[in-house]
Amino acid sequence: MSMDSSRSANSTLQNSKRSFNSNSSSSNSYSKKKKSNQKTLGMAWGANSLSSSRSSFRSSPFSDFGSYMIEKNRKLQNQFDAEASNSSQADSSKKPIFHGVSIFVDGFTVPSSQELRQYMLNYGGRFENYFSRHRVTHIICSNLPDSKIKNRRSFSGGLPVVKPTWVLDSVAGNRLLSWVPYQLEQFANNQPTLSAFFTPKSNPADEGAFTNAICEVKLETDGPSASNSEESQKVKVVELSNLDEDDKSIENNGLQPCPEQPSVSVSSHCFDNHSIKGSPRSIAIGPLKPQNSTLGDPNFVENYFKNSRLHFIGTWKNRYRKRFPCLSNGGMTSHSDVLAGTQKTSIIHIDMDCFFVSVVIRSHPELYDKPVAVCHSDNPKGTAEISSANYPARDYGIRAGMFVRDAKALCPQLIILPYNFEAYEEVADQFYNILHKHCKRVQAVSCDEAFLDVTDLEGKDPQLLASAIRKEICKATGCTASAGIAENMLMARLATRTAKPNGQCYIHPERVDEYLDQLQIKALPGIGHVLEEKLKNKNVRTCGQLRMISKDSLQKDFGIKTGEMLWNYSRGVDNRLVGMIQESKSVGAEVNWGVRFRDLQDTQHFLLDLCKEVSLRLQGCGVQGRTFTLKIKRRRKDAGEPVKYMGCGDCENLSHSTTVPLATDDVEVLQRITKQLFGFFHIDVKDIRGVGLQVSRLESANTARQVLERNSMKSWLTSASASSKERLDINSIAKERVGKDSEVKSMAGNLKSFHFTPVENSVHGTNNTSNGEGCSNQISSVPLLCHLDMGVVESLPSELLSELNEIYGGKLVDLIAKSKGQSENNTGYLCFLPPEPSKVAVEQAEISCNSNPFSLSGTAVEMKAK
DNA sequence: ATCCTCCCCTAC
DNA sequence: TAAGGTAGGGGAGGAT
Ligand SMILES: Nc1ccn([C@H]2C[C@H](O)[C@@H](COP(=O)(O)OP(=O)(O)OP(=O)(O)O)O2)c(=O)n1
Ligand SMILES: [Mg+2]
Ligand SMILES: [Mg+2]
Repeated sequence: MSMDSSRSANSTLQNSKRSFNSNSSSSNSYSKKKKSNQKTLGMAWGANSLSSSRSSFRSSPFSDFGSYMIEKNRKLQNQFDAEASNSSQADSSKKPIFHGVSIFVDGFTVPSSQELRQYMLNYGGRFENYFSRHRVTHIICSNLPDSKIKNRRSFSGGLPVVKPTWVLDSVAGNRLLSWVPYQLEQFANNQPTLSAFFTPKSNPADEGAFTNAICEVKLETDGPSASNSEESQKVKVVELSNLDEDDKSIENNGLQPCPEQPSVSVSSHCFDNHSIKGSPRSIAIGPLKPQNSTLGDPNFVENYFKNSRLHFIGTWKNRYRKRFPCLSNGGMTSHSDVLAGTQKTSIIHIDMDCFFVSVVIRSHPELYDKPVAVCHSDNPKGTAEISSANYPARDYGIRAGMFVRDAKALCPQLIILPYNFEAYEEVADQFYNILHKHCKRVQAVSCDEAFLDVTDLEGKDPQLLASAIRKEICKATGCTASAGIAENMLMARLATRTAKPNGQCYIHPERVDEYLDQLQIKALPGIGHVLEEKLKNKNVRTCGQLRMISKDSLQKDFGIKTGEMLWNYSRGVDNRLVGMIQESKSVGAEVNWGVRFRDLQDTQHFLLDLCKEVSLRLQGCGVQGRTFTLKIKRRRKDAGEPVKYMGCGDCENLSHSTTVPLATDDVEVLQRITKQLFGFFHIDVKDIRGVGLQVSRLESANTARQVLERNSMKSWLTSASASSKERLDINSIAKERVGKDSEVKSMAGNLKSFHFTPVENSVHGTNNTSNGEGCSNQISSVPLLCHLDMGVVESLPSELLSELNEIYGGKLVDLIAKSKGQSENNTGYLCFLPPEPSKVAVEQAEISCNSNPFSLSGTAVEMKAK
């Protein structure tokens, strides 16, 4: 079991997909203010779900352990409650300095391996892609100086945690984190809980001391599904046996009671469990259709994007491109002239302070010193995510990406305000107008953040300039910005972190080493939690330590580029140039929230909406694409309902792509390609938790049209006078596809974008459509069967062949058989059909017949009669 | 060597 | 309730 667990956890560790990092503890210490009414000194996570594992160990001979555990837990619970009330009395007379940081753990396999344990130690943020399924996690307490901790204990489900590991971790600035990893035991009502105590060393009256500080946090796990309970018992057994052996020693030390905050653990419990309460043994999901999902809302995609903050910031750059088209490409790509000279470069990085919050509270000065966050929901039990928190709120440990219920737990008086995307857009415009006014070389990073290359502005002191710009921004927008000034983009960016909030910071080139030496590697842009962890395993935590590793070694471990980046950044070296904005390389849309399908029809409807969306975006950008990638998030086998309401939970990420010969932005073509890509997944639609469509190999729409006209179907495929070069093209394209499963279908799917012209030999007549642009006229024709070049036909990939065969009513197969002189050759290509031949074949036939009966045949058409 | 696909990682 | 998107960089490993 433990082997299995750790292996799977390790692999998920590698598979991490998404991370919402809070701006982890920047080095600035904005506020040393005490929070007068922060009562909670401790944290306890309560998780509600049973879990399952992939282990083949299914039957449980230990079924009576359940009641045993429950009894034991109750007893301990009561003890704990008694003492908890005492300590809370003591607390109320103190000025607590502890600010908790909430951690979300979606559950993960029981971590018996050292590696996994290590991995857990230092993570804040969301883990669900790392640790699936089970319920081991840790507690993090910030601003809890280890020097003041006399004693630490942790409890799981009212029992002492098995072999807890306590780690002291210092973070940039003067902040200390105490990490409390633990193994969590589930207990009564499927509500595993975890608590940790910190007993102070110093005199409680001391400034900064804490009394019986208790971290109270909630453990998040993917919810239970009744079908999991069998396996979960196995987990119980394993942990229980461990517990037994640890129990005595800990009990000898004397137990402390473990206070539960019912509101906390109950909340997550209600959320995840309600659906299975009625029928604990049945497959979970009830008939209820959540209103806000693909099931409840036929207009889901549109509504979803309208409300998604990540969609807003993710699409902002394209809007910026449109608004300032002259700045977005070409012209100002670099300033190698300056580099060539001896002049020292001078870069300013500027970033709005807690942007989303600043914008919505600018007309409410009374809120400036109150903790405020922007979030869709104010529900203190909810799983809505904090988008941005102002600096007073950050003192409580509140961070972007955190669930609102955890933010509220950290700071009950936290004020939640709704989004105002229009206002963000406006302020961003003002922001960039001001930047462009002061500097020609502006590289937009995001709606609230940009680099300026002010090297050329020799007359001006960069620091004064930054100050002037910040002032102007503040005056124009009512929001503050911070700036970093340095010799390169890297250092300027780091300087901004130091400067925040509402400040600026210049890092002199000579002080770079000094600045970096103690800096945590996580602070370097490009080092996220995965790289951080890998480096930590090598005992590297600061840039100074990172510098001790040779470039060769780094490149060997992390790859050529990444290794070089690490080597350079740890030395403050950054050769990027401001203003190098290339034309976009890909356009896509994805939805990983609220995605639930009952049947294929739901799915197809959603895919169509997605295609429409992507098509519009392509047209909006004036590009067309040739490579299409469909991404699917599939619920892991043993993952229950996600912790996050309507979330995707713990998923495998799958993708298939295909490349077509001619770029397109046509929604019908997209739809067809998408349908075919979808067929590759062979997935139960009920397991789909997320879908995305991405288009790459982009060409300007204008260019694409020219190509289209030049390579009309006629000249390409059927004209007797077609040049050998053109014919070579199509041949090589066809050949390219041979044997490449994932590309095969694209040929069929893309052909609508070809320019068809009537051919004298056309069999089925013509299909002439015009979209009014003159360039996309489509006149299709299918050549007579006897005109096909069998050599080319046979070289076609199987799927294409089968689709083509549909168009010819199945006669193509016969023809091939004849041409090969083989009687039994049908099987030869039938075996290439996708694993679900019936479905796929039907669908493809539909496509061919309904949308453009001749689109496919066009390819084959050019295969002239031999 | 260079490309391609299928991912993973990162940042906002 | 709640809206976990988007795009670029890059690595592993296979095909050519
Ligand atoms: N996980 C995240 C990160 C950011 N944002 C949004 C809200 C932020 O206001 C905006 C800008 O991101 P920043 O990283 O610049 O964060 P802030 O501006 O909020 O704070 P800071 O003062 O640290 O820049 O992007 C978000 O919605 N979710
Ligand atoms: Mg900002
Ligand atoms: Mg920013």
